[in-house]
Amino acid sequence: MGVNHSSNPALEMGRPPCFEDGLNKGVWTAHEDEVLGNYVKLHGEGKWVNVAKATGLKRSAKSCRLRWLNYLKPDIKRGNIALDEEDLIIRLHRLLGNRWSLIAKRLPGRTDNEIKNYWHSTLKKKVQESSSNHCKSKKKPMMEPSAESAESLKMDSCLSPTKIFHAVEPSIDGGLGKEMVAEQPPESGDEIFPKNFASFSEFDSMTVGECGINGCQDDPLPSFSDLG
DNA sequence: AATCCTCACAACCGCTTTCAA
DNA sequence: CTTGAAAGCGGTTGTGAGGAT
Repeated sequence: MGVNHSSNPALEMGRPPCFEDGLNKGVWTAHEDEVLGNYVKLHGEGKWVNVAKATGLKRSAKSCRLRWLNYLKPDIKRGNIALDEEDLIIRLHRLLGNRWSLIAKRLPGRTDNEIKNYWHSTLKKKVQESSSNHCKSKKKPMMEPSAESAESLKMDSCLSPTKIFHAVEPSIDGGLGKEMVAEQPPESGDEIFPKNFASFSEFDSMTVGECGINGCQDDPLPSFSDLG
């Protein structure tokens, strides 16, 4: 399904431009992109309300932020998700569920929106197919990866997304992860596992081992300690 | 050739979290 | 400590492209 991103994808896909409540909605034009890009390069990210006002763009702050983060930012790479990236997304999704922003942080140049779209359009089916083939003989029915993760990670008040991120941080490499581990080491003293667990390894075995995070015990994810 | 269906993707919406006053 | 604004996040929608019938 090739979408030509080299011309102006905004004009070829997405919602039609419309003007409502004094604000433009829908696809961004090349001119709007240019104005926004120039402003952010000059003044930096953040203060999106100011961006919208100062540039004269009839766009909401949210819309400006989204456009910059997902498309205009210089280090964004679009399309052609490699196999190793795909594999990493699948593994991270098993661990984290639908926490796209956390997953995206492990894939340099990829945005949460892109990963989310890719998951829903492509990977979800792949994972479902492979897991149904793989687990046909298992007694335990497969769950949706996100539901499974939430279930096995005991997503309650004691385990915030941030904490999960820190727990995963040192262990995922998958080829891409090694450089990222060095890039953002967990802060010392930061709480990296829930208080209920006495140690990192206990949390590790609880989430990855005993609970069977991926539902297929014969195809387990590597544990934190294995990957470390 | 026309119509329908599915896919891929951009962007919006609403909720939650963070942070400054 | 409270509150309101801004930022961040995930879910969902709407659209065009292309394949199938």
